[in-house]
Amino acid sequence: MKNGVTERQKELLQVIYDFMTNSGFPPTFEEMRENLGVASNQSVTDLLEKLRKGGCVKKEPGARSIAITNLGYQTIGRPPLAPMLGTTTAGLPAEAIRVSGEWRTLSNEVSRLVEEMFMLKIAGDSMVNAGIDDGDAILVQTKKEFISGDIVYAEIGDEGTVKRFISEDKPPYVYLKPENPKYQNILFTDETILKGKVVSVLKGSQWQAIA
Amino acid sequence: MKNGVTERQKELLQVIYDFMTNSGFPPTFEEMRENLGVASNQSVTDLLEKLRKGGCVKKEPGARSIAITNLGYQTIGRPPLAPMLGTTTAGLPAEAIRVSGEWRTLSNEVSRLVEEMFMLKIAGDSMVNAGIDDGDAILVQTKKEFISGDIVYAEIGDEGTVKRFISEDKPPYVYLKPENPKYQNILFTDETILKGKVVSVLKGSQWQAIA
DNA sequence: AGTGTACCCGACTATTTATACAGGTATCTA
DNA sequence: TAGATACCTGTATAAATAGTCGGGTACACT
Repeated sequence: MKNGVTERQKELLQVIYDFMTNSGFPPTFEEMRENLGVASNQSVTDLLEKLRKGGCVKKEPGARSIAITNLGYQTIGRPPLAPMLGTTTAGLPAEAIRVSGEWRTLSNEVSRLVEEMFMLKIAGDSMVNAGIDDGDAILVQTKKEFISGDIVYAEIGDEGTVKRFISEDKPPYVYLKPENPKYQNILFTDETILKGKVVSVLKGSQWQAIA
Repeated sequence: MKNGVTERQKELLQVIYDFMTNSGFPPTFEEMRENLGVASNQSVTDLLEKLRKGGCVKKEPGARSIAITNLGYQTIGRPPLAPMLGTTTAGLPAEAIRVSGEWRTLSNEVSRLVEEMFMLKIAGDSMVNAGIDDGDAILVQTKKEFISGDIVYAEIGDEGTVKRFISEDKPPYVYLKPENPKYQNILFTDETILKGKVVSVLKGSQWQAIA
């Protein structure tokens, strides 16, 4: 294995993850040594250095100063976190989305940002029948392929919107469908770009932005 | 202030939270001392002991061995985490929900459990038009009051289900409405208990249970 | 006036913890 | 077969860090 993370390194990563899950803080070398089942903490030093070089953990000098990076979480298949980009509309596509400085967190690990995901605040009611209400936030995973039925975030020209993506073999074939009957379907044009799939909906009252 | 957490203690709690957010691991006494703006680490020791007695932090001997408890997160207004209770059905109310040992995490902080929330896996398709599909998980906040339109988790006798709660001034007045037209509304009976409101939907592929 | 409490200072010590040193074995590859 | 690499052992030492001692101030309450 030339460029990847070895099994043993993954095991250490998992040990660190498990310890943090149970304790809320990172393990010492001694604790890692024990949970990994080796006799010398030099073994841990070696493996940890590999993980550090591989970008899976960050390490600062001092006791218990390990943090798992985004890549590290991916390596052991843990969910990532997303930055809050701005506010979109679930009604008629009217407002453009632009990046804002605001962040949302599902936890205290802002560092677990991945480029492939972002979060948006919802304004409007066109997706209210899809469980997405005004004031909610959505987590969007950028994708290149979509299947009919996906709830997507799309940009039409300069405007962003959230709709259900429908592709079927009868007219109108391919379109964006609001889940609120008071809005109409939106047919695809040259300007319609599907940016990503909505993978999570956070109801407004339950989540707070970090100042 | 007899029984509560003082402002100064909250400030320390916030310092710890901020540090963990930025670093991924807890601060040392020295780092807390500095960020709190005091000259002696004894000041930190005192405040931290108060927080510990107040149940806002857990502390183990050794370096950087502090973890913020659920109560602590609440104290500074951060979102909580929920335990995974079991699997429910979004179809006909057919399967009972019972506690299982499985946990879900939005992060690595299982300790941030709050009694007032729990998480369920969805089985069935009766809420598919509400953006909740088979295999998703939902975050439920237990409540005593509901307003029409809330997506709720209800128990009917021994069975659990997820539906939209509707209360209106025309027949059938109060009922549970599946968002999938192939299922019928469920009228309230003596056995219908609304357990809580669905505050978040996690699409199945994005989140993993901890083994 | 006395007592308790929250918060603070400064210096010292004990302990935890990381890190360095000096190797060994097995596996793969040139 | 020599060299590189991943992983490991065991011991020692340096550094980081927590914890302790002995106070002080201000404020509220009785």
